[in-house]
Amino acid sequence: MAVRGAVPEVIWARPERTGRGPKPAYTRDDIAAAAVRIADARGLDAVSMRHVAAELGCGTMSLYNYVPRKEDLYELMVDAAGAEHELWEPSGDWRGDMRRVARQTRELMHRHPWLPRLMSPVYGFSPHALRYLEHCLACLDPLEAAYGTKMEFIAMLNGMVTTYVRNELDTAERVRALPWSEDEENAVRIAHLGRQIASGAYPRMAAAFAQDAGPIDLEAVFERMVERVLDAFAPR
Amino acid sequence: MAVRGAVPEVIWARPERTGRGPKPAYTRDDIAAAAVRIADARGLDAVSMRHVAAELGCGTMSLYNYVPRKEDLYELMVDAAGAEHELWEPSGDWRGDMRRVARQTRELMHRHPWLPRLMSPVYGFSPHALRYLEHCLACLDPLEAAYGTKMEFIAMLNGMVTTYVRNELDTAERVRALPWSEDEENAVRIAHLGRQIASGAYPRMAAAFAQDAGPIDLEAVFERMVERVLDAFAPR
DNA sequence: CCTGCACTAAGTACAGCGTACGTAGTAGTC
DNA sequence: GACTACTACGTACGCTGTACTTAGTGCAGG
Repeated sequence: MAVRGAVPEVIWARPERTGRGPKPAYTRDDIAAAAVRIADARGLDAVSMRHVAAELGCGTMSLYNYVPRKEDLYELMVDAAGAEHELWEPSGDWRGDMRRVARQTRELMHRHPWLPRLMSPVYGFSPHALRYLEHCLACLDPLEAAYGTKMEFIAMLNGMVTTYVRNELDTAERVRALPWSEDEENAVRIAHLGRQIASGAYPRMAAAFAQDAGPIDLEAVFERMVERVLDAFAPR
Repeated sequence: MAVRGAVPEVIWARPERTGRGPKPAYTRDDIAAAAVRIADARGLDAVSMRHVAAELGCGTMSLYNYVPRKEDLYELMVDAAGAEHELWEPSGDWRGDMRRVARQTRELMHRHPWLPRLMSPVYGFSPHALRYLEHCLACLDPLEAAYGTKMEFIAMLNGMVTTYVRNELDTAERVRALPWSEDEENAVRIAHLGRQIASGAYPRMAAAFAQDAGPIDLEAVFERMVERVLDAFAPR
């Protein structure tokens, strides 16, 4: 009998092909693409082993020959999305390059709204994640700082972008599991907030909302946030 | 027959007691505390309606009289954790106060390792979240800036702390679902990373790891990150 | 060449989940 | 005291991840 189930190993260290037996019907990329397709179309919660298998056109349990655990499927998805990162020759202007990195990451996450929810440091070992990290370091070559500082820079910028976009998209992703619509959800929450503010218990928040009435320009806020992170690591 | 299931309303707007019928056996706090106890002891994934009901000593479906949806249970948990935030009289030194806020939030998340995973802007309307936000604004009174800027400051600091602690604790929370131990997981991932670095495909990362050999001082990194955020919002 | 074995593929089954629904019992109101 | 809104709880359904079994395929060694 073959070794079954999960053994402690990273999916990337698992050889895709072992040489013996019939040729696998699908590649790892096929599986990742199918999962990404489902997540894009029907939300992350629709990504189940059964649905991915159905999308591929194979039996549910056959998937386990390629992906030992559901968790590994997520890891494949994150890496597949990471493949969409466009890498360029660093321009010599590290601020401009990093700004471009941040914007691109945000766009990527808008294209795949499930991505922020899956973002985790433990997926930072995937092939495309490593390529991406190396590219960021290359963009930071003109910056005079220790590698440790640069790593912290990249981590902070990435973290800020992820957190920001997550906040942008959170309700949109969550709302798929709600028994009512996103508009209803927002209306209900805003009405509740309004009642709380009006209670007078939170004077500064009341002032804040009075001062900044009207819709928020998410683009402008994002750009300001990125600039602040860049400032935080620029030599004084 | 009573109105059943979920209607579009925030849990906080739902009255805890309506007057008619038998007295409810549990308060909302009881339920939140039970869920938090389970999450602390056995991880977030152990927080199921069945387990929480069992912890309370009631039938599973009775829970739905108090908590219309699982999601609302999470919201109660986040608010219950937020109740542990200690609020103080602002000192007049906004940097000192915000540093203290950041450290306290981190400690809170270390006490409840499931908290970062549940952190979401949509939970920012809970009573203790509002209190916390008002307190942060009070701490920022000495800072000369528009309320909009202060809100962005608070969001960025909170986001940074959440992301950081999430990265600290992520594997620890995830590992409960893994079929092997955290040590094995780490060993496997580090071995893989080492192999990739050694391949020569990532020269800057190799240099970075060569330069910063040895364990990372998580406390020091955290303090540096906080300081950078404070710097980013300090007047020049 | 053939035999054997390592692998893939697929089906069945199980424990656990969130929760819709029906029923029984309780306590405040008229 | 009757009505009625409410609480409490059991059953049941469709979904999940995945352990295990069986059948079939194709490369490797003799």
